[in-house]
Amino acid sequence: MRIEHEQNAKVFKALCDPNRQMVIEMLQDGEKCACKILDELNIVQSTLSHHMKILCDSGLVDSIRVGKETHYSLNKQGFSNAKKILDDLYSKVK
Amino acid sequence: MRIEHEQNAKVFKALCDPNRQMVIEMLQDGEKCACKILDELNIVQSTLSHHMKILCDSGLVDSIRVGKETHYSLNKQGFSNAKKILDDLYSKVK
DNA sequence: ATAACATATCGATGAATATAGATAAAAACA
DNA sequence: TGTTTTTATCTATATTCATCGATATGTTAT
Repeated sequence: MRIEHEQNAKVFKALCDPNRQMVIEMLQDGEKCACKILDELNIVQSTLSHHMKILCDSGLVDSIRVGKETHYSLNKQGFSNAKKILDDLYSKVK
Repeated sequence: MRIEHEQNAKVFKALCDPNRQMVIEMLQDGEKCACKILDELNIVQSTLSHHMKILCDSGLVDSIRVGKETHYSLNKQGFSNAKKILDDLYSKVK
């Protein structure tokens, strides 16, 4: 797998799980801690942690430690990057 | 899984396989038949057929029968739709 | 120090997916 | 009609991924 394909895949894989899509929607309201997100999903804490790692690794989500909590927020550049990937995939079409 | 999540997932799942990414890149040059695409990938014919089905179901790719060949091409609206999904996921951010 | 709370990591398991081989179906042609 | 070519479908299998329970790590408060 070419490196760019691997990178692109990271972003799109992050986007294709329904729980992760819901997390992104929740974060539209602004920064949220894991426990708040967990409240609204039917998954256990370790599963959420797994999903948040995938979202952060994709560049779509940022995390910061605030005391004993981890706060998550959407990363604007991550989404711009995702759109750029899509543009690049289509733009050259003849 | 909400219906829109399922639909979004279809598009993103289509995009996160390296072979499918390569197919999309090949189709930037214009319509191609399956056998031409197959030439450039290290997979067997049945596997390609599987991938092409996923790409068509996602709306990103169109297919038409031309004699005994199936010709594939990128669908502009499919890509616009994908970008719209990304926009909607980010646009409401405060 | 230790207890309580929040999150991350680890190991196991079931479900989804990519892959291949075999076969079927559809079209062109001898 | 039968043969060849191209693509799709079917079945089986190996890998990837989501999920959970258990445990570890890190932070705050007592």
